[in-house]
Amino acid sequence: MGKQAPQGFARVAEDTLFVGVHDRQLDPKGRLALPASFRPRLEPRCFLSIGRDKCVDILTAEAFEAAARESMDKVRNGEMSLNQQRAQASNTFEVAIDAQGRINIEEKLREYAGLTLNSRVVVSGSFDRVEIWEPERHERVVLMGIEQIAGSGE
Amino acid sequence: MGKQAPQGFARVAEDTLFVGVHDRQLDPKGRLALPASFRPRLEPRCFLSIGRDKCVDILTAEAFEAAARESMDKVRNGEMSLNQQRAQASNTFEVAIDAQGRINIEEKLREYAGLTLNSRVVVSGSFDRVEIWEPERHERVVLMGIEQIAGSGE
DNA sequence: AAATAAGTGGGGAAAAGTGGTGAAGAAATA
DNA sequence: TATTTCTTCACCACTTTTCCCCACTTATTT
Repeated sequence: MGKQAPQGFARVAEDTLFVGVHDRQLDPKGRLALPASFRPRLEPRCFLSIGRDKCVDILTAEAFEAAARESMDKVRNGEMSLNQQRAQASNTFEVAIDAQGRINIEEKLREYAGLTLNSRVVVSGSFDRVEIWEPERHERVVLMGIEQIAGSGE
Repeated sequence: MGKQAPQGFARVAEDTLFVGVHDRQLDPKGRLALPASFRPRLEPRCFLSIGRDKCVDILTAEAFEAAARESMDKVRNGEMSLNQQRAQASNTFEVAIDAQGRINIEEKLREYAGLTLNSRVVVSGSFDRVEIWEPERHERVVLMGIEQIAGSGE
């Protein structure tokens, strides 16, 4: 197959950073088909976790390990509470990617991000990570971001 | 997946991080089925101990040894009382994992963590160890952590 | 418009979780 | 000391859930 740059985003960045938004259907079993362009960096397994502002983060194995070590260090230094580490660890799930490029999203994570079975979700590149959003919530945060960019210039 | 942790002095095993929450039934005999994904790192035997904030810790043999050495050092440095060491040692139990992947939780530990026979418990990964919780207590602790992580409004 | 790749849904096989039963060992009592 | 009783541990079997594979639909490219 040919390399495909979704929505006309730069091919160069695509190899290292996650960009672009993708609408997807969350099937009745809680499965989500990853955008094909994201798969190579996430296979064969990746980590799902609670993200900021109520979304679900998808992390590469490398990014997860780095984040986990950082958390453990912070707990040791007293910069982070043990409960935060517990919340992070217990809301992180190692998931495999199936032959169709799909992952399973645990009920806990769906609940946290307001994702419902059998409905649309937004899969959004966010440079170093991928985020899964409930569509309306995603639209809201993006709008807020746009307003902040526009407002900062006046 | 789980490679063997290198021998030596790593405070935290690098490739063996426990993540995810799992609901389990504590059967009438005090048996608990470990999450299948945790077993390879805990077999053939592991150590149970009293954990912080009234939970039960499950430690790999390697992690237990490291923790024991750390305690002995702290006692030597005066950072920990001998009575604390005694309490820790006398409340640690080496347990075997049966053919069904289950462990036995001693009455002492159940009492400490508020676990009752024939009821639900939460088995939770916490990166370098596994914790067993009374469900309501766990929910409380994790919610506190999530609020600190999610932070932002809504 | 055809062909190819991506996304979606469902069914079957395998594994995980749970409860129960029986055997073996320890303790207690006569 | 022998017998009984209680406890503990290990094995066995059933139920439920999960995962994997196959097939269909939709979208995109040439």
